[in-house]
Amino acid sequence: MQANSQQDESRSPRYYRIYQALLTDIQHGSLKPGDVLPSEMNIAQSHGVAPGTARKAVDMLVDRGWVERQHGKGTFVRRADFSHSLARFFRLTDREGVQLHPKSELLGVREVPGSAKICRHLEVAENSELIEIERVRRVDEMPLLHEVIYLSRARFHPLLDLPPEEWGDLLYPLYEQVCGEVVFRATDTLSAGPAPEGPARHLGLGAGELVIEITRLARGYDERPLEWRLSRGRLDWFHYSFDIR
Amino acid sequence: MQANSQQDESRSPRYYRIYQALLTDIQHGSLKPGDVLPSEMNIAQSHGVAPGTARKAVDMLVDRGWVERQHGKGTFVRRADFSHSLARFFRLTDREGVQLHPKSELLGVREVPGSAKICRHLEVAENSELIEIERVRRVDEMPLLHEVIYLSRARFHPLLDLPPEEWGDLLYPLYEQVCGEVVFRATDTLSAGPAPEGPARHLGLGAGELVIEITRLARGYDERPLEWRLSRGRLDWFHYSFDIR
DNA sequence: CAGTGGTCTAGACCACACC
DNA sequence: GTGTGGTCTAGACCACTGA
Repeated sequence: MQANSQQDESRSPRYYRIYQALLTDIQHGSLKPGDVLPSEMNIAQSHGVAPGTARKAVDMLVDRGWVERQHGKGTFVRRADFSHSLARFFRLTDREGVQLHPKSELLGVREVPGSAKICRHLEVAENSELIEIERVRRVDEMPLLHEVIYLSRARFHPLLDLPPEEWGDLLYPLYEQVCGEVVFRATDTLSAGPAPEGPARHLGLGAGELVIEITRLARGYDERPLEWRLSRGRLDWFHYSFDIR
Repeated sequence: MQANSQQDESRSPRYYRIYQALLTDIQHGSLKPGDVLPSEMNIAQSHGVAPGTARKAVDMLVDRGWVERQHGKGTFVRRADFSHSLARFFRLTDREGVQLHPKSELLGVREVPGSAKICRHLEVAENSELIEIERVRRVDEMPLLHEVIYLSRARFHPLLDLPPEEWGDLLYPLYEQVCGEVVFRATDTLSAGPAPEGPARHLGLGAGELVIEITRLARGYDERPLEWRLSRGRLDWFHYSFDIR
């Protein structure tokens, strides 16, 4: 057996091209969250490579968080789970260290013309119709965060017809069930600044008091922006820790 | 050839045991930062496994940031580089987007008895003699951070004899050159709170004004705590962004 | 040139899930 | 049982580094 020329056509390794092909399938939606990938033997045969090469391509997808292996069952496209994302920033455990889950109170759902800044973030035309969602998230009735969320009306208009009592505590499952839009990843940006009057009141603060600001741009599997949000929280609850190097 | 029983003795795979053996060498100092690892063929032979298995062990070290491969030369134990770590938190670029490097002004180096909290973080006996370093870090003369740093006197006493003009802008290279202590990784924790009078003055603020607080616990290759520091910075310079999922 | 890591092959057997 | 992923072998050739 000879390892026949790894560099036929393109300059990249075979496993990398297979990785890209699978990733494209995921990003274009032919492989949806929850779907099973072809088996590694299958991938190897259909690409005409040895099993080890196909495996390495799948390894890359696993390392980068696109798929999950399940021994004996198969490899599946991951569904993102942001339900604990707030715990990154706030002390959300009770005295026994048990994880607490914030409740959401919906303050309003409005159709608004998009500002230049938000439209740019969402990569839609300026003044596009957007949906603005305002809510407060509480733990044990203590207000933790005030959030303003913007979505493209074109993609998310079914939310406008949803009665308030059907909005749960988490938006992303709603996006998926009601609008068929799936959030895969997000970029959070932390900053701090004075709170405008409305948000301050909901947080039990005076206007202009300093709050932590978390802006988030959430994206789908195809990397297109789906949601932009600005969350404001009390500094005295805030806390974030992570490793470097 | 048969794949003869992967599970002789312990239950873990061979590549994992090789990974652990190499990691132990790094953490115990028989492999120091900058040292070259044995070649993959070498590792394979000395552990009596196929090259691919040895390679997988090295892959794990690479993935976890312990070593770096250099094609054609070898695999080397990494030396951590924290010189850009502040850029994670503060806008440290000029108008052209060029990276700026903060200057450090040494305010004081003192021998102090360790408080209970700090001794616990450093994992030394309560009331152990510590070294306290106070400094201000500036960009373009603008004060960015006020820092208080604690080190074990037993390990770092050579710093006490170092004249102020020989302290550069970065402490970690100093630790290595003067004390032989190498920082490999650190945990940063973000919070916010009112600034005491001293730090506030150095930041150009009034006492009690809110500042961002970054506490850091830095560790060596053997995971033992080397340094604990509390940095306070102006909220209006603060900014942090990262991806989730 | 020899030595290193980078890619790849074509198999093997094991452990787990499901029928 | 079959089919999946998990580990492992014993080689091959390629690309890069440095003497």
